[in-house]
Amino acid sequence: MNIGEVATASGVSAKMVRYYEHVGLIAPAPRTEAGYRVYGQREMHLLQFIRRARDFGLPMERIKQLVALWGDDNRASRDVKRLALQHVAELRSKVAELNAMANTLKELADQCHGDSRPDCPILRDLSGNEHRVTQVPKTGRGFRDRLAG
Amino acid sequence: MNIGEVATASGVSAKMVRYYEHVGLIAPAPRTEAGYRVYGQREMHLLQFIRRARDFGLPMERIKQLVALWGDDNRASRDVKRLALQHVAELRSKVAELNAMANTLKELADQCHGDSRPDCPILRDLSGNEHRVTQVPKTGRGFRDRLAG
DNA sequence: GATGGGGCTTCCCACCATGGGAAGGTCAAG
DNA sequence: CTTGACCTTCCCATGGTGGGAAGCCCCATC
Repeated sequence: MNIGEVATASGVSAKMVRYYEHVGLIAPAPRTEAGYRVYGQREMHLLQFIRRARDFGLPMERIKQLVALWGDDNRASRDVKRLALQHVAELRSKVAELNAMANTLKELADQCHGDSRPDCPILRDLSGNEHRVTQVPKTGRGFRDRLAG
Repeated sequence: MNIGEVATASGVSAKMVRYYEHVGLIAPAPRTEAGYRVYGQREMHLLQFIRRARDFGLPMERIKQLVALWGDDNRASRDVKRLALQHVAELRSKVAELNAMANTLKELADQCHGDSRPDCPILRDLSGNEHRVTQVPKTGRGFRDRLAG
């Protein structure tokens, strides 16, 4: 398979296939005389595997570890399970955090008239009222950064 | 206040204060003869406001709108409420999505022996078994992108 | 008055995963 | 042989943030 074929078959763009090779996530593909990358079924499956792991929201670092286990016939399922459960725990904690944000914001919105008057408790709260309804993380960085890890 | 002072007082780094000015989120600060930026209480509060909105996970685009409303004495609370509820809805849908991922991964992990044997349903599933336990989005991009979008 | 240190300025670089696009080589179908 | 689709490498942009360099400025201390 050419890179375009393996891209279509695996659902990973050709750009990303080259990128994954570049950063060492997948082994350098053998080349034809003209320099074209050549892939087989195994590489196609590996790329599908990576794409699914991405869909699960797994960070690249963890995917690297899983890829290593994937290619290792002597792996222990313990290691795989550990990585998976670690990610489950992180997802759960992010869920809790986002829920807290949503709840706080919802409560504030409920207290807002929502009419043509300018007075609004949402802006008052954002402007520095310390009587928070729900705990919001105090770190300087937004949750997206922590999600992106 | 100098930029360093307003940074400390607001909890936004000096770098980010310049960045916010650069991208038009805050108005260009007046300068001393030597070119130093000068800030007052109002700017400090605005920066606190922005930082809090970031802590809430609000995307920059929405923060821009809120900042405009914040500085507008004639604003309608309706507009603020609409933006807040919009963000609540998005947070809730992200929560649901992350929960689905966590559930699927958890179920797979539960089916994994977790011992020294190599066989593991997690890797089998990631490798292309289509009998998904829980719906996972089929888009090619991971959830982080959608979250950040 | 000179000197030193810390703060300010601008500008460039890096991150990460991804896409866009240009310039140039290759392959296959007509 | 031509044409068009595909491949190659290389550079650039994103967005929010930090790091750092080069150079200017201000204040305090000697």
